[in-house]
Amino acid sequence: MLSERQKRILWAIIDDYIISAEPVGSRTVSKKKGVNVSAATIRNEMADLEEMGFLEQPHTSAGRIPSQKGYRFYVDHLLKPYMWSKDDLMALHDFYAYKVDHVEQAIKHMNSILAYLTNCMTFILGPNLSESRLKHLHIIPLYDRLAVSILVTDTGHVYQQRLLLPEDIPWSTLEKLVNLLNHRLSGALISRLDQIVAQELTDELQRHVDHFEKLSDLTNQLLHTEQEDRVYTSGTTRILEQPEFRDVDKMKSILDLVEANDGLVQLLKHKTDGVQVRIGYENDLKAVQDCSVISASYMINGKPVGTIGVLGPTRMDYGRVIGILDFLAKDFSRRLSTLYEKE
Amino acid sequence: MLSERQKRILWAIIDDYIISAEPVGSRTVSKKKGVNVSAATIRNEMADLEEMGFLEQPHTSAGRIPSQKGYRFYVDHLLKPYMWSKDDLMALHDFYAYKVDHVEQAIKHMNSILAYLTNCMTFILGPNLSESRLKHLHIIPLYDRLAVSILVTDTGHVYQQRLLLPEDIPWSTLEKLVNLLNHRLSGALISRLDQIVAQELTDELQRHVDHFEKLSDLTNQLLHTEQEDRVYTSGTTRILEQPEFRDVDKMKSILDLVEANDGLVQLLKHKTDGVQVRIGYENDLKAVQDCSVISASYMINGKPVGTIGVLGPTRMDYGRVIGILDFLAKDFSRRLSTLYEKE
DNA sequence: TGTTAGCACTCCTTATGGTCGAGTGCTAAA
DNA sequence: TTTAGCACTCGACCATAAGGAGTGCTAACA
Repeated sequence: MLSERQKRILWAIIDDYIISAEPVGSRTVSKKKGVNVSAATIRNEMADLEEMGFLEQPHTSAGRIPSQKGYRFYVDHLLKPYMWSKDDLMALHDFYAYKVDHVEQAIKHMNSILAYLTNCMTFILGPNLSESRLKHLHIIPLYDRLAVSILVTDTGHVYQQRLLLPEDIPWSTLEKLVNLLNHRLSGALISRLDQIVAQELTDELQRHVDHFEKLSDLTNQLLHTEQEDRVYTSGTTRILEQPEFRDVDKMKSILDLVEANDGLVQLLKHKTDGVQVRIGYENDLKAVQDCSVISASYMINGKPVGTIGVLGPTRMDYGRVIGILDFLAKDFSRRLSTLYEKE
Repeated sequence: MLSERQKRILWAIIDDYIISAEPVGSRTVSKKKGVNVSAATIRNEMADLEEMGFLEQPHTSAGRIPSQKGYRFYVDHLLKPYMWSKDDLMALHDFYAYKVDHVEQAIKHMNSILAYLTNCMTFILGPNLSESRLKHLHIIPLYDRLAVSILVTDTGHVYQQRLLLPEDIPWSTLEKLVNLLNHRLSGALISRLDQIVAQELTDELQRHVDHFEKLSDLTNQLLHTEQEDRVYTSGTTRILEQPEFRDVDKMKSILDLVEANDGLVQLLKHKTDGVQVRIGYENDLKAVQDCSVISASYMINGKPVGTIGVLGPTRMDYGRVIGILDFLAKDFSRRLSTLYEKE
């Protein structure tokens, strides 16, 4: 294990490197307060820390930079709780001055404040409501064979869909179908609706609804709640201000990731509670193995439904970003919950 | 005006530069077929072309590159109709193999094929349906005070909205309101609905609908068809493969533009019919004054409703991109029109 | 008069070598 | 165990030189 002094030195190096982005030399460390030993002693300790894998040396006569293992140790053991600065609080205050009145707007708004505060690329994985339950299903004829179906969940979310009705089916039959579905499926998980129909209701529907064979496609459509995982991003260009991203090829691989929605979803799907930090190789995706991804879940009515996260260089102000993300994710949950209630 | 030989030389230089991205020397031009004069003669002609502003010289002993004026002349007078290559046709064929069943999917799909074919950044400005007309308005109560309104246009588009109903208003009153609105507004331009209400219907509504003062907010909401101009982009990273975009700062200014949706909308709004080419300074936006933007309108049922375009370096294969865009915009119109009919 | 070969000249690109300085590792003394 | 001292390493920076692509000009030629 590391001695107290080694911890202090490691902390000092990372703390300096996070700001300067330059290898940190022994003299610089010795001048930091809390470290009251000479540069030579630091050099010995730094050699030890390097041997243990916490530090790296870009070349023989350069200072040291933290390794990914170093960052991991820093995050796990050396982090101090983040203190909001006056500027941050001001920005936050301005942020709250805006009223948002629907979910998408709230997401975009949250994204931009997060990007502003962290100076990183930020992501919000849109709410996935497949865990909510069916409240009611409606079908409304419009004209000709055009109709609209409306599916309402217990969370107050409304899915709407245009439908093309099959020919030669009287309206009363359709009403009967919808009534039956409502009766049987009310309260069921919306992600399982089609399964339930296939496994439990087909017989019943065939018995009670005329020409059900012509209506099974329509039934599937009615119950299909297309829930593509949508990722909102912001701050793409902020990352370009970081010296480690001034390389076009590196940037390209990250932008490729952003454009391929799936990749992002994979990157952000996030199981644990609270704030999760993934440093470098801890990420599965190759393109971000020299980046860090910090993420947190947000909830609607107590259920985790989405993720909010940032991507930045491994040289990231972890304390700050973790603190901000923790606060904003909780706050976002509150705001969304009220939005879903009120709307 | 330019002599035939000068045109041929200008054409040869641009044609070469589009591929090589390197200044073109007199020897290179003299070797091109169709130009049967010596390098020395070419040099004289190039000096003339430079004096006239069609060519530029990066430095004294370098070859020539086309100026923006040169590109403009090339596009206006020297372009040959684009011949689809076998590879392109293959890609197009694969593209058509996929079935799309709603508009957003069609847009994304079109975007990616366009990016693939042109190797540029591509944009599609989502359909703006404010020129369509109201067909019918519905309101459906869900539970508590939650309801859904449905607004159908003559183009078959459906707007849906969640509503929070005011307290103490009986359902029959709401029905009356909606009936009246339907009766009076059917066939009106949806972009003008609220105006018409304000200017012509307020009195009537007040006379026939009880407690209309409590319902005027709701009325506005009912008729509000939030139609944010949404821009879909693709191929952001393809542009990074072009040597002129290997500069991080340049890239940043373009990405900033993409992130600020409004900028893009401004860039793409497009009045003329057919394919429009804007080279360098012909663009209003500073960030793209060393790029070219090529765009075309697409239609739904004969009305232009949106724009599809590409952004790339001024050194762009204009013939190819114009040809592709012309074809795809027309094709996209056809596909969307059938989608809106069938759906 | 228009075209072409020849040639000096320009200026970018790349390679080379040298200096400077930050920072190290080692040694010896406190 | 800590510290001062010192030789050493290596990248960053700069100046200079060589190489080459391409020009502009001149003079000769059809």
